[in-house]
Amino acid sequence: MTPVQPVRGTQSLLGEDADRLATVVAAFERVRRLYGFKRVEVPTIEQTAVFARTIGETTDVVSKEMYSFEDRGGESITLRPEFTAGICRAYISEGWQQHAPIKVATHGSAFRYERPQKGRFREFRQLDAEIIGSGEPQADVELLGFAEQLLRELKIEGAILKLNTLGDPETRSAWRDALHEHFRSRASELSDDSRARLERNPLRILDSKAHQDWPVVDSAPVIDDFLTDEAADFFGKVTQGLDAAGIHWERAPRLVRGLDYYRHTAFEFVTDRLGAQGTVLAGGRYDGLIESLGGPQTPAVGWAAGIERLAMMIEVPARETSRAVLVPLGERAEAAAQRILADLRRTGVAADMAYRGNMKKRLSRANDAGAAYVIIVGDDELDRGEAQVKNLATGEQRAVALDDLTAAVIAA
RNA sequence: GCGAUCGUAGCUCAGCUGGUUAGAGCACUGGUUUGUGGUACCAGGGGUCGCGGGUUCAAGUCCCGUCGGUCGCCCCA
Repeated sequence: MTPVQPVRGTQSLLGEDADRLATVVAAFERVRRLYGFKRVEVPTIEQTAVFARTIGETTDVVSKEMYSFEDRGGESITLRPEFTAGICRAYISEGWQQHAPIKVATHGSAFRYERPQKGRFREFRQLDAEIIGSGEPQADVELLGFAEQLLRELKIEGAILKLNTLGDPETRSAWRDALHEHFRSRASELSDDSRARLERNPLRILDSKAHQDWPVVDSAPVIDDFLTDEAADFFGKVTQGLDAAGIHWERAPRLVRGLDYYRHTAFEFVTDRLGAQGTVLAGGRYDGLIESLGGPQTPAVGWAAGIERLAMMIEVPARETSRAVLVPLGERAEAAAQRILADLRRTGVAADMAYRGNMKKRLSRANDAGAAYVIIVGDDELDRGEAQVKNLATGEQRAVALDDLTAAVIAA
């Protein structure tokens, strides 16, 4: 038996896989500033009620996927399964309301107790962007622009924006009732899974993967027939804004979102490159959420993206390399090399030192590290106040005065 | 929670219908080159065959259980 094992569904990454995640986060941070979203930090843990009340008691996320535990004070605490609820809690309890409307963004780990599979982990990382306190369709457009530009900068091809509206509360409940009626009348034609969804969450039958359900789904009532004038107008303004901004989208009239808090705009960027986990970034408008946490009626829109899923789709990131690697030979040389190394780093030159093994080994390590130069320091060189600088690409080597090392290594 | 599949060296894997000291490539260490890499050659270290039990004269190989990985269902980023 292995002495220690990682917790199921957690990851420990080194090298390319770790670099991929960092690349995604770096792009997110860059685009975030372009769109004027403020960086925020929120706790990894919240009182369980924060998630239970907002996400929906009947959703799988709340009913079976939360990492909840009782702390020593007897309080029920939950590891965040997403960011939105925690950010809204902070909006209320930290006085962020005074800055409304606010555009905020964050990223970090989230936790869901699920069976791991491709693109899905128990501890996973999300990017998150929210606009709180803004009920205008322009907010939806701006938020989608952020998402679209992020995916574009990550060079993720083939992720298409599927867009729908769930309407306002009246729309949604009228449509839901009609769907419920429709599916119930034809329950015998539905798959077992969908029959189970009938009472719990009839909307989800719409995106059932079972072929058996297709005919019933195709003939189901469509949201457009239930939209109030206001809801239709809002959606029209969102789509016009997207068109004006040059953001491509596809209408997905059967797109619904799993979490209870969504209203009006709902969207997903989907791909066929990640197996069963095609959704790479998703979100929507959640005008009722903050109220459900005891705050004032506050309109808001947001999205979340799976960092691991994005990381699987980007090109291999460029390797991080040192500009120069020092190879000291002998104790006196090691002390001198420490000095040179510190000087190089303080002047902004990425440098490293190979201090074990024979010379062949050390040069080999410098080569593996992708260094442009190797600086060889031995007693002979020290006595002359110089070091050997070798260009690993060309193989050429020359003596350079210790004082000129930084310049020699910076110069192309 | 359900289903399928896999689990042999640090990594990727081979090991045929059960049969002597379990192999390869890469990586690692040393050497060919007492201070010169990227190529090549030589040598070396490293394995309770996930774990537990069972069948058998004999189990890495068959059976059961268990833990873990992977992929799918549900659901979701």
